[in-house]
Formats: sequence, structure tokens, C-alpha cells
Amino acid sequence: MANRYVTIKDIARTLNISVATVSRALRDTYDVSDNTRKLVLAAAEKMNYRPNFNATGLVKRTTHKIAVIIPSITNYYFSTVITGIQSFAASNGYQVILYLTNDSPEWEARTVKELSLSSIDGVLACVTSNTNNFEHFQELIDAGLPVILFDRLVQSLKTSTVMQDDYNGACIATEHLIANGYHRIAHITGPAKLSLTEIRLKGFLDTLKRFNLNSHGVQHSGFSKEDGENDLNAIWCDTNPPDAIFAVNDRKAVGAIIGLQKKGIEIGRQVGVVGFTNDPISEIIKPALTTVAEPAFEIGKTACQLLIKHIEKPSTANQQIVLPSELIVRKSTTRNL
Amino acid sequence: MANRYVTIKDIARTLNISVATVSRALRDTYDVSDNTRKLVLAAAEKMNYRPNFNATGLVKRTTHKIAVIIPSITNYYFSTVITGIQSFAASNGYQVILYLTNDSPEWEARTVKELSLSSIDGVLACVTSNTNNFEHFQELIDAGLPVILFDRLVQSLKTSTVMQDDYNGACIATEHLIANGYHRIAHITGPAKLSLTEIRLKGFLDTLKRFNLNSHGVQHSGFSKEDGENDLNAIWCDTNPPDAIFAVNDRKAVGAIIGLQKKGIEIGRQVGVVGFTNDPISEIIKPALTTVAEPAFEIGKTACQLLIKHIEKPSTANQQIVLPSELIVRKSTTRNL
DNA sequence: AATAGTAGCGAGAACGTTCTCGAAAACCAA
DNA sequence: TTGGTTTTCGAGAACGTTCTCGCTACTATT
Repeated sequence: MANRYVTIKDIARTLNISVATVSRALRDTYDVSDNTRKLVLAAAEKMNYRPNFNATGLVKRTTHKIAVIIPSITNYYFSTVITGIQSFAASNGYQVILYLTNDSPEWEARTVKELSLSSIDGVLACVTSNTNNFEHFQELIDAGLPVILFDRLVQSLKTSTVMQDDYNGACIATEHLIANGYHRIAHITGPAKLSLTEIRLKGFLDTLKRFNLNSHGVQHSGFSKEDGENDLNAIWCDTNPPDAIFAVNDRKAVGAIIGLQKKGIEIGRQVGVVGFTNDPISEIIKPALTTVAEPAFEIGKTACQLLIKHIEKPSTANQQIVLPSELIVRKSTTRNL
Repeated sequence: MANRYVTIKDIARTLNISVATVSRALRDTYDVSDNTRKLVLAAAEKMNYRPNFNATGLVKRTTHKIAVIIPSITNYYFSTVITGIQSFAASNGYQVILYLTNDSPEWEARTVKELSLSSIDGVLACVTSNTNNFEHFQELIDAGLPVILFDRLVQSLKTSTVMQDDYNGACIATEHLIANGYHRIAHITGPAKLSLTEIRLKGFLDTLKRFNLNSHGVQHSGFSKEDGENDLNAIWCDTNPPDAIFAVNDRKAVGAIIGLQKKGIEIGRQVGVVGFTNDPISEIIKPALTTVAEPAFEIGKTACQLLIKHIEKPSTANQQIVLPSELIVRKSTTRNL
């Protein structure tokens, strides 16, 4: 545009030295004298010099930018993951470019296809909940770009992943219900085929089997509060209703609680409810929601750390990291309030 | 790194034409024949060519990147604003670089100072709640970079702003309380000196005066749920307690409700509570929270739109946009439940 | 047929930085 | 002194684009 910024050449001209020397001084390389280094730094400071990342990126073939591709950020889990990512990225000199897919496979595919490979160093992604075509991500990987998936994994993509412990989380949630005397347990969950759905479902079913119990119904749908309420109504039957609901996330659990309360059912005493995430809302809703806490911030931080490792040491092998989930017991699974 | 991507030169070589022609064909300029244009586009597609934004940015002095600097994203308002920003930016070919300040003035100052002016085209910012030194932003503006503030404005910075209607929002909230028979109204709010705090406080006090009422206490602190509960306890006195609480945001309102319930007070019938934001939690808490809805998505979208206008037409004058707030009445201000 | 105009393309500079190479200057040991 | 090493620096190419200029060949006009 109209204004041009101070460049390395301007510094060189005012100091009457070469651009190469200025460049060296600014980058703290060894072969420049203390004296000229000080002169250069002082001039840069005074002239308010800022490096041009387009130029450095062009010659170094590196941009110090990472792309984060994620369905949305208006929920606790994703916004916390991003906070973890941004925090680690910033303190390591990387910038975060944010892409939202609105959980739409078409948006996701377009976003990935339009990604300028040369303007990012790596990708951190959480796929949409209803894709089964991942070739756009495969193209990125084929092009040699480090890609790390979190929260939702994709079997067909050979790449590093960072996940919460979905299986164990589902197990301890189910065990907790059983231990508290709930034996007719239903599960309301996300879209089938989504890794997180499948794994939590398996943890749920395996645990039931371990205690010689049968599932009291499994309902698949989306992840919203409204989906939770609908799912509850779908699995409910007045003759033989479940006595506990295990929800795939806290928003659906909240929906289930709302649905149950509309039916005049007392949460905890009559029907236990367990969520997953540890969204702040689980503390506020009455009764407070028992839930499996995911280490969202840590997942973001770890994923970013791993990505930067892959970027700076491209030979690093793919790695699958699983971070522990933890049960947080509250009133929604207490029989006597 | 190890892998180099397909460049315009590669296309030129395989097609046996010059790089200039390839560049023209890809950019759809007029002086290239239909035939070669088709050849180039086909080759680009087949070779999986992606433009190098470092190179284009270097010559065009534009990056199609905007920086968003914001205290945090783990709350409804900010995450929704960013969704609005990202949505508009993406559909206009701009990328969003996310910077979080954790509401720390030091982090903010460092972030802004380290911003490479040449690697972004503009800035969208919401300042921290406790800064009074804004010279780092002034430097950006002085350097000619378009800067737009939202949510929190700074008198001393002469730049465009996009805001919700804080004044009117506070007025209608207070009027609503008065109309419903609450006359001993206290206000729990954010840090003093913050624009949003001051403006909402003024709306509150002006409205009281208009009805010949006195404030029943004003408490300043942070924006969290815990701050809300603390503020409530600070203004509470058993001999002459307030009969309504107007909170600067929904999280503090929720904190106040929790505090009131701990005292055994019935929300609505005994003490009315009004929040600000329309956080999803206001629908879920019992009783549901009356609140002033802010058009968060619209604020983000409008701010981004205005920024892009400033970027693409630098002569555009500064503009102050205020988007309407709207009262949403729920149970927390209903006298008979 | 001569001239002017235009469509299509190539050569080469430029953007701001880093990198490689080599040369000058300074120092040191013998 | 000599020769060698080190320190410090400059010249110029390179990164992948766009842009300006100018050239050729074709078409249109007179």
C-alpha cells in the first residue's frame, strides 16, 4: 500500500554498511563484531524496524505459521484446546491461523484444498463429524506437510494424533453408574462412524458386559443440547425406562436433564446422568452434572508441541498420544440428594 | 524444508512458455490467449500447484492476513465474535491470525510490539480490561495499519470501532427491573475505567435518576462467575438488602444467583437478576436468566467487514458503529414463578 | 500496399531477506 | 618479518511471484 516499512536496506544505508552485515547482526550470527552489532540493533530500534516475514519465509521456506482447522470454537472443549495451542505456539514463535469448518465436510474440503502449502509450516486439525472422505488431508500429508489430528482420529490417515482417553473415560463413567446402583443404563451419543463416538460406545458396552449387564438403548445423533433432549425422548419408554443416561458430552447430558425434568423425573434419585467434557456448565446446572473431564488445554498444548517437533525435525516418526480422562462426581449421580 | 512445492516456473518449463505468461494466465489478466490460459490452468491443476503467498505478498505488499487480538476465547461472547470475524474473512479471501492476551496488559503490549507489520494487512482488537497505556496500539495506527476496536473502546485511540449498544442495553435492563417492581437495585460490574463498565454504569444510573430512584450499591471487580458471587456478598447487607441485581455480564449474574441461592433467597420472587450477553447458560440455569442480548456474531462480522474496507480503500474515514442490544425476559425477573 | 493498432508473449527488474563465497583486515606464532 | 589463522565484512545470487517494457505477428484501416 501507500506506506512502506523500514527495511534492512534502510538500516544498511544509514549505517553505511552492507545489507548482509545488517542481516547478520539482527540474527545474532557469530561473524559480526560486537560494535557493529550494537550499532545495528540501536538503529533498528530507533527506526522501528520489523522483519518482513514474507521475505524471510521466501528464502528460508518456512513461515512460522500453523493452520488450525476445527469445526467450531463456540464450545468449551474447542475453545480451550485452541487456547492451549495458541499459548504454546506463541511462546515458541509460531503464529496460529484459524480456520472454522462449521462441521461441514464441504467447507472442510474447500478450506484444505485452498490452503497454500507454502504459507504454513504445519496443520492441526479436528475433522468434521460426518465426513468419510479424507483425501484432502491425505494430499497435505503426501505433500510432506506435518499434520496432527486431535479429538477425532481417522484410521486411514497415517499421521500423529493427540487424544483424550475416550475408552477409559467411558469405562469409568459406566463403572461409576453401576457402582451407584444404576443398572438400566442408556447411552446417547454422536454420529456413528465418528471415532470418538465408536470408542466411547465400545467402552460403555465393554464395561456393561464385564458386569453382565445389557445396554438399555443407544441413540446416535448430533452433539447439541437439543439433540440430547431428543435422544432422551427417543430411548424413553414409560413401561421400562432406563435408570441412567450416559451422554457422549455435557451438552447432550444437559439436554437429557432438561428432558427428564420436563417428565417430572428427579435427577440422581430416580435417574442418574453422566456427561463427558467437564464443561463449566456442568457445575452450574441443577443438579450439578457428574462428568468425565477431558484435558482440553493439555491436548491443545501437546498437539502444538508435537507439531512443532515434526516441523523442526521432519524425520520424527508419527506418534499417538493419549492423555488421561478423569471422572468428576457431582449430584447428578447421587441417589440420595 | 526437504520438499519444495510446484512453482510457476515448473509450469512454465513443462509448457515451454515464460513465467510471466503463466502468472498472467493464473491471475486471469486480459493479455493472454484463451488457449494458453486453458493449458496453464490444466497444468496447474494436474501438478497440484498452490500459490506461494510469501512471494505474492512480497511483491504486492499485501498479505490477506488480519490479526485478531483478544483477551480470551473461552467464553460465549468472544468465541462468537471470532466466529463472525472468521466467517466474513474466509469468504473474502482473508486469513485470521489469532493472538490471545489472557487479559494481561504485558502480554498484549508484547504481542503488539512483536507484530510484524509487513505480514498482516490489518488488526482487529479488544483491549485488556486493565490497561491504561495504549501506545503500542498507537504505534500501529501511526504506521498506517488499519486498526479496529470492538467491545471495548479507547478514547485516546483515533480509529474505527464496532460496539454493542452498551448504554441502551443498560437502560432497558434497568427499566425492565423497575417496571417489574424492583426498586432497590444494585449493580455488579467490571473494572472501573473500562469503557464498557463505565457506559453500562452510566445507563444504569441515568435510568434510576429518570425514575427518581437511588442506586442500591455498585461493586467493581472482574468478569468471572466467582467475581459475581463475591460482589453479591460485598453489597449484601441483611438489614436493607437490594431487591434486584443488574450484572455487567451473564457469568457474574450466574455467580450472583448462586450466592443468593446459598442465602436461601428465591430468585425472581424476592430478588430479580438481570445479566448481559445472552450466554447459552442463561437459558439453562434455574431460574432462567433475563439478559440483554449482544449481537456477538454480527459484531465480529461487521468489524471484519469494516477492516477489509479500510484495507482495500485506505482513504476511508474512521467510523463508529453501534449495533443494537435487545432485552430477553426470562424467569429471573418474574415476581410470581 | 502501407500504416496503425492490437493481441499475445518474453526478458528482466523488483520486492526484502538469507546464504554462499571470497576478500580484506586483524591477530598470532615462529 | 613471514605465513597462517581468525575475525569481520561485502558482492551477488537466490527464494517465487508480479510488473513494466518492449517485441513480434496478426488484423484492420486507409
